[in-house]
Amino acid sequence: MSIAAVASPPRRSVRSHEAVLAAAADIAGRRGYGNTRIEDIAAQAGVGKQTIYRWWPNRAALLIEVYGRLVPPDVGAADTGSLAGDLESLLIRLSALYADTPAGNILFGLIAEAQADTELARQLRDTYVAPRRSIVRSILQRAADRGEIDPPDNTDFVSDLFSGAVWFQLLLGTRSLDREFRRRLVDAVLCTVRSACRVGQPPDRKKRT
Amino acid sequence: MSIAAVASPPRRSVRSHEAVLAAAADIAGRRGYGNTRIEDIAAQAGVGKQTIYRWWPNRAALLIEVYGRLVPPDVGAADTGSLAGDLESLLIRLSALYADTPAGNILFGLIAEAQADTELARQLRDTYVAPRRSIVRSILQRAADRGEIDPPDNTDFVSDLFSGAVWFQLLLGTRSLDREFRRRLVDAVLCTVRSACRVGQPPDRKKRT
Amino acid sequence: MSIAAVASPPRRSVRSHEAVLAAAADIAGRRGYGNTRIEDIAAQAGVGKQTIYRWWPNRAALLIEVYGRLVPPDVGAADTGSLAGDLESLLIRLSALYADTPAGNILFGLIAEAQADTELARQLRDTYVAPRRSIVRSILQRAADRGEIDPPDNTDFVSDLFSGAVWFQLLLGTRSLDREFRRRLVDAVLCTVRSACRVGQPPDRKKRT
Amino acid sequence: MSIAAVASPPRRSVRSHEAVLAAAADIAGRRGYGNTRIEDIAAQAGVGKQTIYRWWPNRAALLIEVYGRLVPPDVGAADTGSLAGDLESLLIRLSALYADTPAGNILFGLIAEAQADTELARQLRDTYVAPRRSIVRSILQRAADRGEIDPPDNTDFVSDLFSGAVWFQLLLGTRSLDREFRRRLVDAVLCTVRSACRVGQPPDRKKRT
DNA sequence: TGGTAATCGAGACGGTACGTCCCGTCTTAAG
DNA sequence: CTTAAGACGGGACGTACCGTCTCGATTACCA
Repeated sequence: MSIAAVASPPRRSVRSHEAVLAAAADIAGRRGYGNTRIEDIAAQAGVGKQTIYRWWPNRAALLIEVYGRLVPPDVGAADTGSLAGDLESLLIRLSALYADTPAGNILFGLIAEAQADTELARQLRDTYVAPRRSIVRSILQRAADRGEIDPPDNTDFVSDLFSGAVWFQLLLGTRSLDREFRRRLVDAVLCTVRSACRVGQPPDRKKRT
Repeated sequence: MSIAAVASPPRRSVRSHEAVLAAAADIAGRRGYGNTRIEDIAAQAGVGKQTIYRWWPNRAALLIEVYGRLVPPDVGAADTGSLAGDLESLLIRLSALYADTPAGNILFGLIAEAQADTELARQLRDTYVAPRRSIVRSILQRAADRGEIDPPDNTDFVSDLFSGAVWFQLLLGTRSLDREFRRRLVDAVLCTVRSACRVGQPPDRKKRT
Repeated sequence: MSIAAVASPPRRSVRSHEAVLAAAADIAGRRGYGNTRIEDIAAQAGVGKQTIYRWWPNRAALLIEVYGRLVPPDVGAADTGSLAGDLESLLIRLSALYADTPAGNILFGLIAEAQADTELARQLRDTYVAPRRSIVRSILQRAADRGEIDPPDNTDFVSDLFSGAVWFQLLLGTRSLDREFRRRLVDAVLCTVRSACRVGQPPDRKKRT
Repeated sequence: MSIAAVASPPRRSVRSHEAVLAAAADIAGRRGYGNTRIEDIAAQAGVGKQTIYRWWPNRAALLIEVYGRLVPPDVGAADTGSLAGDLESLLIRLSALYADTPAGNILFGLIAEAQADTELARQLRDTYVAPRRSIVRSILQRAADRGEIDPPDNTDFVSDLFSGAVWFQLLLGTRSLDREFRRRLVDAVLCTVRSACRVGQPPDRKKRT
């Protein structure tokens, strides 16, 4: 990347790197994360297995990189002028991402694997949850700036509520985020945000735990 | 030989059946779904591998049965007298289920596997989603009967919103459904239910799809 | 067998016994000794596996009985009037036995198994070697009685030489005892018998061991 | 990539190859052909099972190679100056081979297996029968060159007669080729060779088939 | 411009688990 | 009490991948 990086000794083959990522994305998309074999990726990429193990410590690391490449940097960038519009826009883009690319399959395989691998879980939080929360936070911030809502104090929860609903739909529902679903989810998020603003911390509940 | 020489039904060994389920639950709990080996289950249960394969076609089928046994039939039975109380009660019971038993690990491994196995996905919807929705539906029904809310038309969505949030928290959050989280989720569900009742189908949106 | 045996308590089912032997002979004939499975015999005989294990300790014991039934009691009975004729007649009958029945396959599987099972080896000597030697002995005795030869002192060796040659031909040769082979073997036996008679113990060899 | 990118030949590990053969010989010697398990060979050789299956299609192929290594190239090489001496020498060497090494056990297991496997039978003829016949042929040839006998026309039959007798003795006899047996077998071969020379094709027999 | 050291493809290696086959024993219901 | 049926615990099979390890051959920096 930087100027000095040109001289770096680990002279990684660009073509192999790209071929591995492409093969991994293709196979994970066609067969699912669980049926994605390093041997098959290597064969399809025309690459030695060692070349994969040299640059990625395991399947999860490789597929995290694949996942990262599949998510466009601007998933949540659209400013439609209203909170509902921004959320709808985000939903539509996510819908496309999960419907048209292996991103969904990969992400879910990774999450499953992370259940028995805390390091991977941490990486996933960094790679997936944090960016998603920051997207939602900035959407809510824009809405607050517009005066649509008061600045909420539970943006992370709202983001997770949103993400959880999307997952559930993709994993066990119809696998598409249809118009009906989007309307309902946007409504739920809106009223949750407003409710939090309106009531604040209810004075009659003791906050422990 | 004789007329009544009807094929006797397969006579399954109760002790083996139970031993396999117990061993599977234990191993899945300790090592996670992905590291649960049929061979280990058989060895720990003191059973031949064939005995497992005779009664369950694959690991997923076995673990679905294990999961079913772990979920108490009354997860959502409590009638606390208020909608918020019922939801809170359900959350606490789920929290215990996922914290104290392998149910969470197993469920999530199954979901991951279901991404590449549509038959398993169908089974999971029957085993998990449908019962959960029916619990939430009856909670909302009780609330409507009490006059707390109008009868909602989106109980399935509300159930999925609720379930999705719980998952997200368990899978990528702190792995516990703490008081703060529970309060926020109950609030979100409450306002979502009321919002649906209040606004109904917004007249300015065309309802297609 | 005897009259009193009718009342014996182990009421063995004649039909099962026969069916098992028939099925074993059939399967051993079609697939070879090594591919003869107890399970298949039981299934083909319409018999429970336990019924086989109740009456025969193992596959070898069962197939020894099968072998015994396949060998007609008169393989070597013919008296053609000459030593060469008797030997030729025996060869022709053996040829038929091994060509038309599974006897050869079974015998050879048994011998192979006997290499690691001394008890089976002993049984085989009783079942196979001893009868064969006695046949050859009586053929040679008849020849001596006729005055064709002097009474030989090496009938067992001659029998084994004869049997060994037949085996070798069947196992690794063309699997048929053709006219050419028969002529050569009869000649070899004749001259071996006469040579032993003629020279007796050669005076210039010390007989030790 | 380049023109000369010829497929590199499979690079077989010498140490694994040798270790497998050694382990197979040891186990077959101790337990017999029938009780020789691929898994045990692999374990004892410190080798993965796949490494065995990569280079040998089945147990028989592996043990044929083992057998080949056990037979010294000079079993029949000795020129003692007389036909009887050469045969005696061959018998003594064979006796040692079968008494001191697993060669006998292995050979016989292979022969048994070959009864239901024609390809293996063919291999065995190439590996065992043909070399043995050529040894006997050269012994007889030397005797003819010395003028001891006329050049025989039935060397293959003589070889098989000889081999068959040895087998029979080893398989169902006392398992040792003692002095008495050797004397008798050498006598039988001598008179068979001379008889063939002396009588030629007996004129009174029609030679068909 | 040629030397050389890391990377490359290929794939053999020691392993682990798979799902299947068959062993010999045990259990059940029918006769 | 025997039988047919077949489930049982067990052990070996031959296969699929794992992640590591050799091999030459290739490549791109540096002398």
